[in-house]
Amino acid sequence: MAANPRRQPTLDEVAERAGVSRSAASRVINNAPHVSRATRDAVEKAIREMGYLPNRTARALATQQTGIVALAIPHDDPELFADPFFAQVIVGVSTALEETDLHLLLCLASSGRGRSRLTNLLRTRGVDGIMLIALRENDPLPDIVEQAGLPAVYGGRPVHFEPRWYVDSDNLGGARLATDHLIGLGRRRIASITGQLSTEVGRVRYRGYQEAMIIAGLAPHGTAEGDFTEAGGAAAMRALLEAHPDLDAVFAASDNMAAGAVRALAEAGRSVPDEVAVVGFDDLGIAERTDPALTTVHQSIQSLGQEMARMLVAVIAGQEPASLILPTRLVQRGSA
Amino acid sequence: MAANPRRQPTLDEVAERAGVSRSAASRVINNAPHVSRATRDAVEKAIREMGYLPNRTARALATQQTGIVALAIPHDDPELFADPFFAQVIVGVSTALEETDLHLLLCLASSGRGRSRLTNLLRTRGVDGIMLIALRENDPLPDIVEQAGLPAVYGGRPVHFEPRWYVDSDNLGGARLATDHLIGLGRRRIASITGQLSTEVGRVRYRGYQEAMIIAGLAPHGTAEGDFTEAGGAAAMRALLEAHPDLDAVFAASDNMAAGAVRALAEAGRSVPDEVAVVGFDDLGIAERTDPALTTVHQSIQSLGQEMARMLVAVIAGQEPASLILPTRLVQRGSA
DNA sequence: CCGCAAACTGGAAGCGCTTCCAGGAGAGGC
DNA sequence: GCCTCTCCTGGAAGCGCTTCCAGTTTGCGG
Repeated sequence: MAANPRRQPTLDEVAERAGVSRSAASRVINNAPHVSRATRDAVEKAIREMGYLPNRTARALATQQTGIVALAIPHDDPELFADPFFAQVIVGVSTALEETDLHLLLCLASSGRGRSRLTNLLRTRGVDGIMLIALRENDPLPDIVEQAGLPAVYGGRPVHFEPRWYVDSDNLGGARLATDHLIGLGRRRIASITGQLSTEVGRVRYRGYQEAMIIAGLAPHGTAEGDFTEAGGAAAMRALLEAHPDLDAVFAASDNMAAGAVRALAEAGRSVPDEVAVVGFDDLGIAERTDPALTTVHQSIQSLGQEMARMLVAVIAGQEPASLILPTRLVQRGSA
Repeated sequence: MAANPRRQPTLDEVAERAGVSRSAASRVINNAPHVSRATRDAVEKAIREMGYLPNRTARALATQQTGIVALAIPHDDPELFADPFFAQVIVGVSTALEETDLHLLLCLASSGRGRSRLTNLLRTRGVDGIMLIALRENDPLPDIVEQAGLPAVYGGRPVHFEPRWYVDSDNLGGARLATDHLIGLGRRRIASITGQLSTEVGRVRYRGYQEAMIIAGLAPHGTAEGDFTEAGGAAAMRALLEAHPDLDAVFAASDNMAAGAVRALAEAGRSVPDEVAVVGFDDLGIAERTDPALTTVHQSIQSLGQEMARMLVAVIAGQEPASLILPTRLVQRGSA
């Protein structure tokens, strides 16, 4: 290991050098009131000369604030994290935190061990707050967070309760937008490929589709449950073609599934968009790489991350920010 | 905010309840020697009854260990982080750390502010160690890390120095593998699309190509510098076709660039692999989504992350692990 | 039954910082 | 010139844990 790099000076040493008490020095560092000009100058000079930096841990112990917030992404399958969705969230959170003094602790709790580590982290007040995302139904995390009395912001709404603070995309509006677009194109036999209906987002996007259909006086023309993956979308599409060979449009609740649907349609010899129009949801890159490129509902995951972080910062600061629902918009490409 | 969730009990309270001194209780918690059976039992009982959990921060202050390690990903462009490469690293690191008591702090230092926050974090000993990845030439980070005397493990080797501890993929061997494969296919006019030659990986993969060509007694048949992106690969391919219309194979130093090359070849009316064979490098998903799917050199980025984390843990524990170069292997698909 | 080593115990001193509080100094008003 | 009010200041008490050390107890051989 490298030679001990000359131990960092402590506040005591700074105070001594500046010829003031430790408390005075502390006040200078924290920009607290009741510091005379002379004291401030002396301390600042000493700090500069000694290259002093306050010790994080000591400060954390005294203030009961760690300066760290967690982003928890529970998942059973490490592969799932490869979804660009999470990268976007992280980028958003990270850029927002860069404006603050908070650092980001990333918790990919997969195994039981990972989850208990997370639980422990929260209970031992290892972080000042937490952002939770992609929670599955019946996840015990919210309870633990609640019990620890930790500021928490949710990304998307969990299934069985509405958190005090959350940021969500307008999934309902987006799904309606998508369906309306298909209707506006003159399509009438519109099917839907849903995500897992055990997830809130799966349900809500499906509901948006239903509502749009009902408002237009149309009956849903086939529904198949996928799992947000491409393979699942392809399978769902095949099932739909089987049951409703005459469908002329499909709303898929994610681009991955839409991509699978497009592939399945091609394999079945149906042309997209002429015979069957397809609209997806997410617009996270893959939508541009299918052939034809996907018409889809755009949501800004980066903004979602950013807003989550900002909201958490506000909550930690004792404010009471309002939860947020971020707009979605239709992006027209080739598939519809 | 939720009602104060009954302040966590402290070690003093546990000790009092167990009828022993605080030091005895501490010894029990840390499995230190010199604890009688009776004492241990009493303390453990008290801990159980009171739901005691040691306070992280206090322990950190006393032991001078935070229980947190950082993963630093300096980058100028937030979009760059969307590369699945990083997700893989994170998954690897994260799964390895799950076996330990360490948590992961993610630093996406982009702006100047982000970098100075990171510097500050290191200097104030906010973490026990750091993993650095995707460093650009002349990045000041290594110096800062060195100066802070912090255990550090590098992912890939930076350009101008060989770190004490690193994990790298066998880029040289992989590039040779790829080129040899093209040669084995009977191709003789083999061009190369390189990454930025200002990066170590860009250089090394190019060197591998050169070495393989030289060993086979062939002359490089055109070289164009790309930037590891699809657009860059396409542009490079166009330049190569212009300069060497008779080329019959291309080794691209990344799948992104290979995908761009395949696209450019298609646009130029050349068939892949019949007229021009293409081999990429990375095998991070995109390789399977091109048409034809890419023959490429597989490297396990997840393993890279895992090994980095393990190595860092060892270094922190005072061991002297050996640096690691992880094997690569050729994956045959349709493009060569 | 004694003496000594080994095993255990609790007191106390940290780790480095924040913050409360009582007291001191300076300024301003009469 | 004295008194009060305001602004500063440093001492001291934490924050919750680890760890050194000196003292006490226990156990065992002689």
